[in-house]
Amino acid sequence: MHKQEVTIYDVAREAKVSMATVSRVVNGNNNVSKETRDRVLEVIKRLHYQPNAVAQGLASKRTTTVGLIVPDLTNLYFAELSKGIDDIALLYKYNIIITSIENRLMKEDQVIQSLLNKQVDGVIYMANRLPNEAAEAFKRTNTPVVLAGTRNNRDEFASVTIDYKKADTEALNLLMHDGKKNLALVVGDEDAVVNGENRIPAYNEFIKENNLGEPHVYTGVKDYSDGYNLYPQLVKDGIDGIIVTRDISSVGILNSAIDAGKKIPEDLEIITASATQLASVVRPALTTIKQPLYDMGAVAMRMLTKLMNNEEVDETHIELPYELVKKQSTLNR
Amino acid sequence: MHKQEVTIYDVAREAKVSMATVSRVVNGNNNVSKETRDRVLEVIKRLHYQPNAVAQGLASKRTTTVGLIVPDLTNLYFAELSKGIDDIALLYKYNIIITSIENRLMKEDQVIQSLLNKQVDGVIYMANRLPNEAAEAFKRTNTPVVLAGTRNNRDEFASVTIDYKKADTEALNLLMHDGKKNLALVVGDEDAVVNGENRIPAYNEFIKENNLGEPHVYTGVKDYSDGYNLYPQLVKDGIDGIIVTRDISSVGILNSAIDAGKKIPEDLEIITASATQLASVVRPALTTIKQPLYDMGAVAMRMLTKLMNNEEVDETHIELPYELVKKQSTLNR
DNA sequence: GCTCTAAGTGCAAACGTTTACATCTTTTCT
DNA sequence: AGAAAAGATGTAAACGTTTGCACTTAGAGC
Repeated sequence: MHKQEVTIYDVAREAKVSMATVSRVVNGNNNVSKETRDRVLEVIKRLHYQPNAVAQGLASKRTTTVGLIVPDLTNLYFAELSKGIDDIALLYKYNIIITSIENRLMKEDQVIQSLLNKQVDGVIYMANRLPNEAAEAFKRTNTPVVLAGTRNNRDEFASVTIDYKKADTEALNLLMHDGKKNLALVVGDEDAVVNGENRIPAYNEFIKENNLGEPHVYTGVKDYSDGYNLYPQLVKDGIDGIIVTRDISSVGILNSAIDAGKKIPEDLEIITASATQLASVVRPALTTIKQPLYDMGAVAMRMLTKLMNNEEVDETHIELPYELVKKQSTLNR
Repeated sequence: MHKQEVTIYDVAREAKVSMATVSRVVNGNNNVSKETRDRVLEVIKRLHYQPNAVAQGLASKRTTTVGLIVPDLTNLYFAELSKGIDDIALLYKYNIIITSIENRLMKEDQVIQSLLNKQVDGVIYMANRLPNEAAEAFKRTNTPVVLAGTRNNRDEFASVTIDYKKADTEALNLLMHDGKKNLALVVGDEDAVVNGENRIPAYNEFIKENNLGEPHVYTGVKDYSDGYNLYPQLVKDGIDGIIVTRDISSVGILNSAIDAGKKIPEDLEIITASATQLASVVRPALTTIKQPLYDMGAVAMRMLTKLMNNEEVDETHIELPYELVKKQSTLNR
């Protein structure tokens, strides 16, 4: 990068005002007379002046940039959340620095630290767990954080989610009322807070309360082939109804069953807990717990803008409504 | 944001050296004695000092940040490209500012300008067209640009692609040799350079050279429902083999055909030109022109790092190998 | 006509780094 | 032993803004 070609100084000189006045014009401060403003604007246009956001950031201590921490860019669940975030960010003129943390070249807290060093004004966090070092770094720099589609162990940070327990219970009820006796839960990360503190407990309670025998929780089922390969085990365990947290895994299970000549939903009912494009595009289409992903992202970002402006936020743990959408992977009745 | 709690000054004072020395330690400059270095490092650790990247950016004129311009975050094609970019960016310690431009709140060149104002060291551009104002802004600020998975009308900018013409011709050949007589091309954006200058001409030439009658190019087929709704028209036009640029549209067509009781590939052969997860997950799985999306992203980012360092770049228009992967949506022979 | 207020503007000090240059030591070479 | 080279450190000027404060001017109120 070279030295900047045209700076606020050049504009000031050309418009015969001080740089302070140019700055005021640029920032829409109204303590500038109409004539001066017009003259400055004309010069800005003529010289193609564009303010240097880095210098602005240093001087004003606001970068109008937010950090986005996401496990995996190619996971549609996060992509749809991100889209909601992105739209609201654009509306409020924030830029987004995105970092995915599934890549293990760097540890989570290093990634976060590098984001904080960039002086982001706030962070939206979508990963499963928030390491302690990271939480401390956030507090130390006083950077607001909102968790989107995930939750912190001790609810220390603002969050936007759905009511996972209620959703899962409702889904399990659906399976039970369809006459299924052997219900299982298939999750990706066992140590994800949402799973560990919401989904798995909700499942266990449900099984116990309804005397459905031994609980079956399958963990570490993260992608298509994990799901595909899990299916034989499900058969062996006599499972006839499942809730799967990741829809790519659901599809793996679905295809595995079909390839084995089984009937969905007759032999196995499947409900997927994250309804992306994928779930509605496969055949049979998957019955889903439909999370309002776009809205969750949008609400999270909107909340973050408030936190960044030190505005009052009435509720920092927002639960958005979900919907249980029946498609073809459960019996239609 | 508050004033930074601990700065390079504090470290300097505490370690009894000048800030220049601290800076040298931080930046790994080796003109520092072992003892001094250790002392400084100890203080850095003790005070939790973290360099302010904004100040670094202003002083050094390098932000170690690159801009990523993408039409739509939830399109797996771009997500997979982005993943390749992201991994290499991490490797070279660049952060990524991502901006999607499908949202029409802001015009393309405004988005780009806002990125340039942030003083990104380089840009990877994945959108279909590069407006002139944007091209000029890039040149004015001397910011290197690499196009990934797309191309500029006049090849003014570095790019990483596959050989679209060759790939499409090969795919059309496959359809023709399967005995299909009425081949069509289904594209999203007609004015995308890749379509306008590569795919459509390749298709038209092929039809002409092989005396396959009237060409059928369907444009503006961008999403699932566009594809779904297009199918009846294909039937009406007697189409029996298609190449579809977007795989989400392919899936729409596929499902529409199946819902209409047709057989794929017997009644209609489908080849999709962007092989994401989606194409392999539906049944029948789609035959694809498999672009090495991850690698394309990675190569683009690697090239950008060279351009940003003013290193020699031997070839600025890289074509990576593709693969025609036969699955179930074409006849198996 | 005089004081007071407000609007419009400029001055200059921040913001937290990097880096060219200068200075002082120490080592190496003859 | 003396000169030259190399190594270690410090000084201070950038980088391009924002912003608190001070100043000027002009109109309002009396």
